[in-house]
Amino acid sequence: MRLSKYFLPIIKENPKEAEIVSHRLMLRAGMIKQSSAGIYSWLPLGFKVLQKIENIVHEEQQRAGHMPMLMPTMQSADLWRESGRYDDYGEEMLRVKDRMDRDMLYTPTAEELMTDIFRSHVTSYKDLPITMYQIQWKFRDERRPRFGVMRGREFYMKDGYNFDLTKEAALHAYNRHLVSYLRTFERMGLQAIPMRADSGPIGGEDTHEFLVLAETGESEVFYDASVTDLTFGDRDIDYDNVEQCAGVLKEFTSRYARTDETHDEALFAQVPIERQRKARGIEVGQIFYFGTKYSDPMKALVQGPDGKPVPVHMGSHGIGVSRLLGAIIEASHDENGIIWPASVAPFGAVVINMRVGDAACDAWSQNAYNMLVKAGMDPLLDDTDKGAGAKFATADLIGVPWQLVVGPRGIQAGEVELKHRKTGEKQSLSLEAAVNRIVAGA
RNA sequence: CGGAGCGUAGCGCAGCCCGGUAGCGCACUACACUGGGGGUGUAGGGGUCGUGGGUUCGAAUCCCGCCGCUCCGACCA
Repeated sequence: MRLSKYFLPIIKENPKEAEIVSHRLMLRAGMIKQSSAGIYSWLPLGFKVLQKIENIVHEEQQRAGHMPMLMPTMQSADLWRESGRYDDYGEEMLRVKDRMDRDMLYTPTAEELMTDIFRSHVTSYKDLPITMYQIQWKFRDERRPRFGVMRGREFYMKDGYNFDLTKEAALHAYNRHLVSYLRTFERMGLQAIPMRADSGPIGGEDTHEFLVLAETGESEVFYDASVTDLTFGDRDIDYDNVEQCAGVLKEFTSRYARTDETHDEALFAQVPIERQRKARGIEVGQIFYFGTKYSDPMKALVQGPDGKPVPVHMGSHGIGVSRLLGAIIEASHDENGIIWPASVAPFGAVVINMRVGDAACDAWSQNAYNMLVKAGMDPLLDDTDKGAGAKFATADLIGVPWQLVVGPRGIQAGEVELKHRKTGEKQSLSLEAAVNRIVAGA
């Protein structure tokens, strides 16, 4: 992509409404534009990152054996009356009437609809287990939306639902989700710590939230500092292996880590004092086991081996896909702008042509760009007629991992300058060596 | 939902107290010079002053209503 043809409305001054760094940087980098309170348009750069994050979530869900699907944003109130949540959910649910005066709502979550799909087609225990998920826009009419995409009213969420015959089987699904979430967040360069949490209106017995530590987080958290030493890494996991998944859950949840909702001072006091930490966190995911809370009232039954109908055991699991952009930026930025982890960076590298119109610079830049395209790096070519300072500032702000600088000085020496956004490491290399370095670092 | 505040050019703001028909910086357009960290000069374009009403000879400015947005709190998969 050529920057001169891209829609990238950079803002130089800080927007006054943006209090936290991720919101400020997303606005300044031209990623989002607010449309009304808590509702945003995703401009090309923001949309590109959103899609990269979404793709990682899809890949990891399918790796764990979960099936993607898509349900509507507008739902009839009838199903929600069946579960009892039409009245329970309160003002946060956006309710509308259609032209026939029927009660409709914009989905804040989809337990009811998914349960209805399940019960319409599944009648035998032999068809279990089933886990399906979607990545779809949700709406929750927050009293006070804030912090940009971190607490929007409209937001993009992965929500998954498992259906199992027994509690044990459903708990395996729970553990499997925990494992896949650990891998998902790590792939985005985030450390998300599973913490025992409160179930809220979803209801249920077991639930963990995944928290990314950040000063601007909305949740207060208490944990044993040793949990931050745990990394999932590149483990080979068999997601059908009950013991293996349970082992990971035990490894990652046996130390003290709780949100303020479930914090227990007495238990916390047992953590060695030098490892007691009180901090703030951003919730990027949550997993629930809630048994038959929905299958009972909605009659989602299957026939067991003995021929008798039993309600299925269920859980649901969410990842705040749009919120993740904010969380990643909170975790990875500096005073000049965003520093994207390579896995979610909107472009793999930016080629900066220092002197547009100069024949040699233009030719070298185009050549560098072509080589990066051929290497699959999805580069951005800054071929704008701005001053050098503005070009560097833009490159820093949008935060792509590599800056490849083409200018007359370097060309005289037969070299380009390669700069790494995160480390600041600069080196002069031949064009081929620079491209190889970028490919190797990706 | 309680409390506080803001709405004037794309963005950030001044002007309002004390009424006389709108200004600054950035951005933008043209040209020239430039170019290794938001460069310089010259010349330009762009505003129903959120909205409706009231007071007044006259309202961005004073009064009332409404709408929108932000912040603090409470609330929140």
